[in-house]
Amino acid sequence: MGITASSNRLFDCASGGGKQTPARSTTLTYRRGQQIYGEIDPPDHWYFLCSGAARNYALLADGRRRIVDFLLPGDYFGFRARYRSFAVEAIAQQTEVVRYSRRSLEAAADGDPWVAGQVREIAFEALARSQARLLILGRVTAVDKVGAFLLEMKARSSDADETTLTLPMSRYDIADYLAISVETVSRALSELRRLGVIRFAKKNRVLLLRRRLLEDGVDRDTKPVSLRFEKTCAA
Amino acid sequence: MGITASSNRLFDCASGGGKQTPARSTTLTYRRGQQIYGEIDPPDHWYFLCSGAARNYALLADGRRRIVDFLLPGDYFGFRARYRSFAVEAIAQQTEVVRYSRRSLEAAADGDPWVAGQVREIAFEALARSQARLLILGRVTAVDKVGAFLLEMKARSSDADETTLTLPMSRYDIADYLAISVETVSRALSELRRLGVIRFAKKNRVLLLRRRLLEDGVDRDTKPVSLRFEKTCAA
DNA sequence: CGTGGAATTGAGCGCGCTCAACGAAGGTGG
DNA sequence: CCACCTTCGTTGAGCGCGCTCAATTCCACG
Repeated sequence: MGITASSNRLFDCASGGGKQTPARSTTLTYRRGQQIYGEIDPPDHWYFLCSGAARNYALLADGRRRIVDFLLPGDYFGFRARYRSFAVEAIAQQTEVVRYSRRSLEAAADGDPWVAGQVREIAFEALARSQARLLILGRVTAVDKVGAFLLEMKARSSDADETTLTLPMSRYDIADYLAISVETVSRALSELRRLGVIRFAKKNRVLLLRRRLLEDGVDRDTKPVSLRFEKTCAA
Repeated sequence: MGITASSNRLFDCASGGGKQTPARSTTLTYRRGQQIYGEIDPPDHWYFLCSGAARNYALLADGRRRIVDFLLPGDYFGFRARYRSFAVEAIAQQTEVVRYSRRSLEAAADGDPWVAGQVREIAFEALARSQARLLILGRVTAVDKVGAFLLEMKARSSDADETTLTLPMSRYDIADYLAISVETVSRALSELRRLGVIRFAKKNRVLLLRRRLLEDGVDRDTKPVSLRFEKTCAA
């Protein structure tokens, strides 16, 4: 919960030149469910998430919600093209973000090529994340999708422990992220637990026991460790 | 076929400053199926597609292919983060791309803030495209996915006509793009034709007859115009 | 301790995948 | 020019996975 990312803040203290004006920034704190910006808000701010978590989502015509990105400590967000925009809401009870005026940040980038290069890297990183997610969504079965999701979250999480993974989002959020139903998410997690791939410490703390299986694609030919054994074990 | 985009080439002739070195560029022509760059190639070039079309894809562990982006005239591609990379192949018989050395292009961006800003815009544009595609993949039914795909292609196509859409890619490419099977793509297109939403001029030329239906989501409550009538009409 | 949302599990059904066959289109070599 | 072949595109039959509806349990609130 208390994971923060006060490092990595590129824009306040830019590099060598010294001629640039540091971008003006404001630190804001949101509670669970609060909106950081809306779909129709003009894209005149960029954001950096320090602690907590947030969801980047869109509401579809049929009322469904589609989450296109989870924002975790260390992530930048808010840079949007004009024609398509999303909204961002805090997930964690205590979500801290640094807000930059887009104008002043672009001025900083114009004044310092190093800052501009960092912005490029951030954008390319976000693009790579988005395209990697396309691969996850393209997985065939729900177990594969959820497994790949756990790996992605583990790769992005700040948990030091090799096997521990803390999920800041609800099952509903996971469902809207993977474009499957809540029930299927729950069933897939139970299936992974039954297969001995994961174990739950708490509701939202997962232990990755057999990571290799997740990476290779669980569905391929994974058999439960022992059907009789796991039943006695689960009790 | 002969659609080109020789405009919009930002990097050869940069703006006001004059101090920047124009990026070195090479124009290359590829035939259908030829690889422009591979998954393991170092990301030391950026590209601009002038004419034709290309697919940006990854091969999954199970042998499936996942297309994460179609490149059309006017699109830039090749900027990749390190940890995840894809390959790009030409689709059209005659695909022309301009290749820039990454080093010289970044030098040009460092020397000219306007160029750097354009690169930012291009990256944000690509990100928005990718996230919009996540929404398409999140659609429920195959008809909805294919319908949304047609709209996306129409929005990006160079066809001047309001209703005409030329698809440069095969059904297999569409299937790998939407993460559904070829047969389902074919069935969905036939269904849309049956509903009177589209019509085929040739195999790859589509007329969007009732665009509103596509935008609202075809599945909602669309009935065929007339079941008896369409059967006689199809003949 | 009571309450309401979150999470899990079950039953039944429909959509999309798989396997299969066939037709159409384009390319090659004789 | 035609015969041949490969690849692409379409359509059908059957089945399995995930969605929907529903009930129950779990947990975090006040």
